[in-house]
Amino acid sequence: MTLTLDAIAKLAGVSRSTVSRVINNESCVKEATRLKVEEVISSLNFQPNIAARSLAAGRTGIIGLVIPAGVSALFTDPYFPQLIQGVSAACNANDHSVMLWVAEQAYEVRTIRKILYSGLLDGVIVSSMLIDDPIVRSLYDSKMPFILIGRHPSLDVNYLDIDNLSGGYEATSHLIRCGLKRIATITGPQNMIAGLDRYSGYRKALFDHGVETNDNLVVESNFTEAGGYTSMKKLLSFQPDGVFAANDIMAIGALRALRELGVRVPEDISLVGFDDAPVASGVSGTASASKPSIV
Amino acid sequence: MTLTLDAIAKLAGVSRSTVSRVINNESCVKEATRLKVEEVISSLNFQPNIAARSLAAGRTGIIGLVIPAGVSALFTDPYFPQLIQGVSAACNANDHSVMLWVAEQAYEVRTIRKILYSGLLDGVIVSSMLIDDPIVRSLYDSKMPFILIGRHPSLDVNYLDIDNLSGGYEATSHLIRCGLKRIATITGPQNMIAGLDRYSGYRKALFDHGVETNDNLVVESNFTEAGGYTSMKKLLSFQPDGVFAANDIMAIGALRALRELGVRVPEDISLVGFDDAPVASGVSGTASASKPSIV
DNA sequence: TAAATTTATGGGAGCGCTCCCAATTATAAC
DNA sequence: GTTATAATTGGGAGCGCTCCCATAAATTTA
Repeated sequence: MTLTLDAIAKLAGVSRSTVSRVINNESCVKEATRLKVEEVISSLNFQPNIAARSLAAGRTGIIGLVIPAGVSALFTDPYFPQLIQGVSAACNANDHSVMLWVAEQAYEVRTIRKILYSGLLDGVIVSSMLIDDPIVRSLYDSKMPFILIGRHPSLDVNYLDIDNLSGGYEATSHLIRCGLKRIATITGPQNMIAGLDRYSGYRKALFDHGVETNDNLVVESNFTEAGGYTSMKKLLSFQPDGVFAANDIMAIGALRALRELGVRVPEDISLVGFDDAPVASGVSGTASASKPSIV
Repeated sequence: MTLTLDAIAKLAGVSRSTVSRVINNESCVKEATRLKVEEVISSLNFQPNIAARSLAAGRTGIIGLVIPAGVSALFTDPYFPQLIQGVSAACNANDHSVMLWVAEQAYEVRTIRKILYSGLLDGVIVSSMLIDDPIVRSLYDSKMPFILIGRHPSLDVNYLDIDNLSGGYEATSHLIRCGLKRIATITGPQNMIAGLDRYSGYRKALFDHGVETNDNLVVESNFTEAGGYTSMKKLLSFQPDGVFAANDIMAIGALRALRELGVRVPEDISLVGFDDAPVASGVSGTASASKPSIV
């Protein structure tokens, strides 16, 4: 037999309404009554039924966190665990819960519908940074409150992002100021806004400093260590003297490639990363900051 | 105005009960009726309210996934993203949802109570591998169905685990068969069952092969890359000729330390890891398998 | 054709809570 | 002491669904 408000009420000698008031910390409850009720509640380990509360109140206290399954970096980039941990901590601190939606790349209609219309969620945080992600459009069309992590290229929605463009610009400018001439870049996926923006920053920096662009010095990769490694090897035949890797993980991969081939860093090639991955600080020869990390 | 079963029923010219039957895929619905109802449902994008369903039916279709926040490897070990992804995929495939609980190290009573008694969850998966984790005891005392990832040292509960002891045993035996004499180990935290068991396997292997143990050759670490790096440096002064690292991430850290100091692997020191981290396969000089990975 | 059986369908009850309004009690003002 | 006011408390209604039982329709059997 499960406990209910009525059961607690009877035991405390008050009404269901009063117990509800105590639980929801409403005013207008005499101190003595409150204490009596609280005592019964804690002695029985009572916890109000969330479904019933949701049904009656129209909100659940649950925040959805949508993460795309398709991104290969999911397993290697510490970004995701950090994101999850951060969201969780904030929700816990505010007496909310996190519902995780690791969504298949092509969200099925059913999934999106469930997220939006089942009444399960009070709001949604979307960390998909894919351009034209279908869920963004769906959220936009619904009345569900939501926020994007990473700006949206076209829709006017709430988002939270770092300045990827400036970051890419600064990182590249730094290499230019170092007097380097053949500055390459290992970009992120160009269907992700972060990949796009950091690359734009790179190009803008070259342009502003009057450095000619060279398509051979641009390799699109996928934000993974392995991607950085492979891309670096590709780049080497075009003899860059500096490389801007669009995230730290790829910078680490690139560094591995360079070491393997006996290329000295930073003597032969300078390497700049991006992000503030915990891993980076452990890799000797790599500095890391929330700004571009420079070797 | 939100859609309800009754609204759908009216539009389809049937009763609420019939709509419910269609949604829950029950038999005893005439094919024509079913089609009519399904058409209305999909044309309106109707999704039944989960709270109401939970309240009426007594189950929610939500599985809780409890992960400890305190483990330092959370951000670096790809184990967690993989776990999350796997659980999510299985839940999605079975029309369930995942609720994530990144629990503070000392779970507050409130959190545990909420997990257990709010009626929000149908069952719980606990990936805390800390020995004597309080939540295990609480789950054990409740009627909530749950399963542990990683065996429990004392309680008789359902769990899922790999054979850490045999793994450690095999890894170490391999090194012994290679003719090595001074076999060190970098263990996982000894308050985690995996750390404990792999270390036990190491010791059993030494014992069975008549190799003397040497406390100087044992360093307790924390399953992180940085931990492996530091531990390897500590070990070097005691001149091991083989090292069993209790996971691949630490093996990678150890490898980095060795390279930095110019120690050749495997000529000077042999290195064996454990796990099947995606990262491992990318690191040259490291083989990886679900069994111990050997260099 | 009638009765017995199976298949479909409808509607009441109730899950445990919040919200609202009414009733009661305590306190202040006259 | 009495009325006005504020502080408490109680209970009804209802959130949207599932479950159960009763009824209606279709099918089978005698």
